[in-house]
Amino acid sequence: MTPTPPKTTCLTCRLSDLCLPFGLQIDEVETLEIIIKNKRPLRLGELLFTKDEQCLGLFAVKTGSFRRFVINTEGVEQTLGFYLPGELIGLDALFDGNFTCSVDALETSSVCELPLTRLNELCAKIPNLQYQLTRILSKEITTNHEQMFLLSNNSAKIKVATFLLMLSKRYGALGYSHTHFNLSMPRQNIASFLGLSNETISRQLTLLCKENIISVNQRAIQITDLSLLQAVIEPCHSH
Amino acid sequence: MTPTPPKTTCLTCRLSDLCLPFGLQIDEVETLEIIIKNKRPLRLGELLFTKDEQCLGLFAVKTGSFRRFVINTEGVEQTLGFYLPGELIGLDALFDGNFTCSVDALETSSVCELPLTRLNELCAKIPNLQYQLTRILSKEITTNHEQMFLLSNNSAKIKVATFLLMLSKRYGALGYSHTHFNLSMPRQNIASFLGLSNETISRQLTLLCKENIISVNQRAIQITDLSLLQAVIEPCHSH
DNA sequence: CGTTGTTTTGACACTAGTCAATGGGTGTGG
DNA sequence: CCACACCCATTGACTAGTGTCAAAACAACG
Repeated sequence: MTPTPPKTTCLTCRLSDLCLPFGLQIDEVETLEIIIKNKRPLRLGELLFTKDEQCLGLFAVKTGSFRRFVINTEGVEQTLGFYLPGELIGLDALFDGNFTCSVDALETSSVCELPLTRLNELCAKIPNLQYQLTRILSKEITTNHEQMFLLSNNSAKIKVATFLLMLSKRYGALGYSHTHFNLSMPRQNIASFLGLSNETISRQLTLLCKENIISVNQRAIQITDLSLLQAVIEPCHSH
Repeated sequence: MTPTPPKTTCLTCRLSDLCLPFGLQIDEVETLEIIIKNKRPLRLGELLFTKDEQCLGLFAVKTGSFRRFVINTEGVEQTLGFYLPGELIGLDALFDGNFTCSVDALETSSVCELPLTRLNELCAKIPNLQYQLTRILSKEITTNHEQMFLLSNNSAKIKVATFLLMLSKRYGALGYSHTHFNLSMPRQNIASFLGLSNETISRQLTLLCKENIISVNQRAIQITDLSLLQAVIEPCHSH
């Protein structure tokens, strides 16, 4: 009974400036648009792809959110990242053509698929597209470095605060409120992502509440004092 | 008094299959070679570049080793990665043209410089080169994911064992022994990289020695039982 | 041979993990 | 409409693993 999503084009998509079309001429966007395949929306928990599967295309998040994870030898899931609208999924597979992680939907979510062979053809024809893809790959590396910095350094409090600020920033860039948002993932995923236990996530959120920095109601987060939250992570910032 | 390094070309460089020329035709490699600038070797501690500096080119490690790091607001250095011969430095700067980290030499080391504007021109002309650059960017993302997995999950023992195995693999790929090698970085850098204290690094190395898995003499590491070392990290492996 | 920087070792403290129990929302079926 | 079950989140008690601080051992260097 899921309603058919409105057929948006890259030209009318409000995400296009965050996504692959950024920096392209209108006629170039129109050419890109032709190769895009719209997949049916995925529901909570449905897999977009699994690790070691052959990569036939990249995915751009249109609506909803996704989670990247791997499963270790003991069967425990390790969450490695989250994807919000406008973000590209599958960049790690460009190396040898296979996905190195699994990705599932955190809620009802939809993606645009960019078939690899056609994307490569197009990149060869449109230098701006190749350029933008390279920029996105490079940005992903920078984001990873920031995550590694966060993981290797910091206390639980700083990790949780940074996580909230990161989401705030990403939601803000999407045009949503950067002080009120709903977490689409359970505590367990945040914990795994930050290298903490879910009990610690709970406790840190409770502490931030008691300091009147945020207020939490289940998955709903409100940042009541953004500057105080930024002050929490101050000692770990690089300059 | 540093001796002038022998003027190697990409065609005769034994690293070329690990580096940017991989997959190129001979005439393509010859074209690539023209744009490469040889910089004077750097000594221990010398900076290749610093964070926020404008990126004029990428660097490929020719000899020695480098360290990527940032400095936080309290002045503490956080090591984020190491570069061995054949590896490309500066990929994070392709996003907006500025380096996001600083890089210094861990020993007397040399690099080939690839000026960005000329590299971009060449990528437009040689599809194989563009393809290889994309592959290298993607591989860097996968490597980052592995590092994030390591950092967010694991005990000090597993981190140290994984670090040793990672070096073993990289030295092996370079044609060096994968059971005997010298660490080019002090314990403090390893500690910072793994999100541990340097005392913990010492203690874990001592423990691995007592279990007859490795032997350590200052910076010299010998892996005496590779399969035991692999067994140490078994529970954290993904499948 | 002394100086300096790095590594190792020891003692202790503290953060975060584990285990267990409780609380709260949501959805289903009687 | 309510009762129950289930899942997720929270809280508490306790423990284990690392960090911190300090001192000693060691290597490199002038």
